[in-house]
Amino acid sequence: MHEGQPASTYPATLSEVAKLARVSVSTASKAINGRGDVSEETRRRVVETADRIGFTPNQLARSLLAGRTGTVGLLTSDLEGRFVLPILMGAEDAFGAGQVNVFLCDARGDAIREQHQLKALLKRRVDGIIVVGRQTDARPSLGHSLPVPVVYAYAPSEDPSDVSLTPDNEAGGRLAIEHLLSCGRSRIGHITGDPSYAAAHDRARGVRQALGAAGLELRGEPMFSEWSERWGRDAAAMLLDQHPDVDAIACGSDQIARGVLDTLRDLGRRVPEDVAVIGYDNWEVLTTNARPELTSIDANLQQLGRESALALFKAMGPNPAQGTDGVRHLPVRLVIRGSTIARR
Amino acid sequence: MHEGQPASTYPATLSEVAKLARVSVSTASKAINGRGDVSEETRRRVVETADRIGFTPNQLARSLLAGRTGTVGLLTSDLEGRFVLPILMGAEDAFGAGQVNVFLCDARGDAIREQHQLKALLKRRVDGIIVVGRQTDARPSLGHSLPVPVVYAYAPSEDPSDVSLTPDNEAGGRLAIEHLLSCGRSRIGHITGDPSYAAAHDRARGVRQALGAAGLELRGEPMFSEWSERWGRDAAAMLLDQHPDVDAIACGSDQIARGVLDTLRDLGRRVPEDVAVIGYDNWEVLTTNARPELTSIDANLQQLGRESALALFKAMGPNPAQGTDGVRHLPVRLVIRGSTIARR
DNA sequence: GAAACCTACGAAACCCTTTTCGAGAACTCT
DNA sequence: AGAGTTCTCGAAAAGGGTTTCGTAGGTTTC
Repeated sequence: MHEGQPASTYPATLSEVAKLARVSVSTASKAINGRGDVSEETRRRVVETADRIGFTPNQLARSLLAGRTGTVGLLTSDLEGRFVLPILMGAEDAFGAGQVNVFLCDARGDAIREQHQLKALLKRRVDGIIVVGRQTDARPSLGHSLPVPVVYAYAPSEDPSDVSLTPDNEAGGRLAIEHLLSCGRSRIGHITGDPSYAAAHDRARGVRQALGAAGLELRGEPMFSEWSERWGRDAAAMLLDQHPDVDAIACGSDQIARGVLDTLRDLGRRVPEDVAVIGYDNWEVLTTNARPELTSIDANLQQLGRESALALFKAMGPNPAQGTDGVRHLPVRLVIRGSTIARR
Repeated sequence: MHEGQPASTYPATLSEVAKLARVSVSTASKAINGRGDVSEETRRRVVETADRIGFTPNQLARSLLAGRTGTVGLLTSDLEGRFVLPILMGAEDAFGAGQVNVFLCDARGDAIREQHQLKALLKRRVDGIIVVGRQTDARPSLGHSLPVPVVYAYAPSEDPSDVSLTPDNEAGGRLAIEHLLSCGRSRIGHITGDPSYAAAHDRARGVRQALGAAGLELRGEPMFSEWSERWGRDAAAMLLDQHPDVDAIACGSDQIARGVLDTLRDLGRRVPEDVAVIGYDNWEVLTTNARPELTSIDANLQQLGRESALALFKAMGPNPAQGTDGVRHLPVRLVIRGSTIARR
């Protein structure tokens, strides 16, 4: 039973190729990499031999010599969170096209574990690190004594001299309100999530700004509690009880918005005719399945991942970090669906 | 401006440590790794020096020599899919404790890209590969000519001589029905998703088996269409129209179940008193926010990830693959909530 | 005081590839 | 025919660490 390729034994080395092709190792190397002076005939012979025995250059040896590995570490504090995934995709995307591979490390939100993972990444000589947090609250810096550049995505670093990229939640809040205003609404309430999240306050601030700019005021105070449908249902009931005249509700998350929609339906209010509803996050499984489909704010997380990768690339390059430090707030995007504008 | 640690330049090498500690490289190596004969005094001096200049052993050099890198490739065909994530976590978990790091590669469901990523992983001399698919349908094998062991997770390989791990959807279908039966239900309908998915048919088969074993029949045929709330709503309306006496509905996904719940509520049927509803996947954001909370089948994906990692470990070890080939169907789990049993 | 033995350390080989530089061969030119 | 070019190729070093083996020095034993 002999298959075409040898199994369970690692690919041949360059010296084996060289021996079989009856040339020196150096010539074999040059032939395969298309460098140096090698006659066409020799090159052909070497490449043929390499193909025949399934030669795969050992990237370790190459990296050792080059001083760069072409790998980056993706250090996330919480894989479970649904925000890291699109970021991860974007980063993988931006790198993947080239020669860079990604080490994925999940620290489970544990600082000790994170230090452990960091050490492991440095031992493996990654060329750079992206740190992805689960919330937009600022997180401790990894410090500046690291031998590789670091970019913080989603959760910015507390240290302003680090490079951080995070979605612009304030602009998101404004965008939501501006959309509701442009739909002719003016009696607007705001139901949002856990007050321990910076995102909740940032978005609420944006909401207030946009209302203020239009000379309007929020109906009641922003309602904080938790990021759940249940809270959305309960809060909507309270809001409508205290302010029966609201014609729009801006929500801090799509889950909350789903709960709000439920309550409105139970109370016989039509959406969007009587009350317009807008969510946040554009979590497709929630927005496109809602009745009616839910208008929402999309944080462009995949784009954020790509930008993070690009920023890291830049920092890894020859002339790194020329004033690109600090927190960059990336623009968010409005996705309009049936919960704010009636279908024709 | 001189910080404690040198920045932007890679950690010192062993020879620098050796020079500063006035010993040879070999002695330094032995001192740091606790091997060989080194006097206590010398060891202390070397370790101290290493700490002082922030020496970090170069894993590349080590791997090159050892012939093993302590890395594995995680080749997923679709990062977006929500099933790969827990699997990935489980695998990361099982490896992370040790010295193994994970290369994450997303092939975007593209076979060409997959081959590309595979080549890259082999160049990097990973010790093994886990292939994670997005559906439970069988996928083409990567072949047996690879120099490293491969384990297929979620989507099994078409080749029965590969090692595959996938959730037992048939058992899941049975489990759902057995639970409904034990709740005293007997007039059961089945609404499920896209008929091009093996998962839909496997679960439907399990449903039929369990009903048959109890001497019962399904109310109507299993209803296939798509994995969405919308379909759940529409299908429930149809089912109740044709079989007004159903006292339980087994759903092919939590999304479908959410839609079913909506329709039941609209039609004034009480859940679970009049009709019990069970979902599938145990997607927490959907199940715990439903009214009432949704009973569901959990595929234990994180466990599946861990098992995959373990299987790979075994295959990477000294005596690999002794009859562990083939598709292993991992057990699923029932999670009971208010949609099948009334809260006290 | 010589033989036997330990201990602590260092020299060198090895892992695999790339790159530099030098050497021989073939060829051209005068 | 000798000098100068141009090609083609190989020897050797480098990259950073581990491991084997040899050796110098000191200690014990008879």
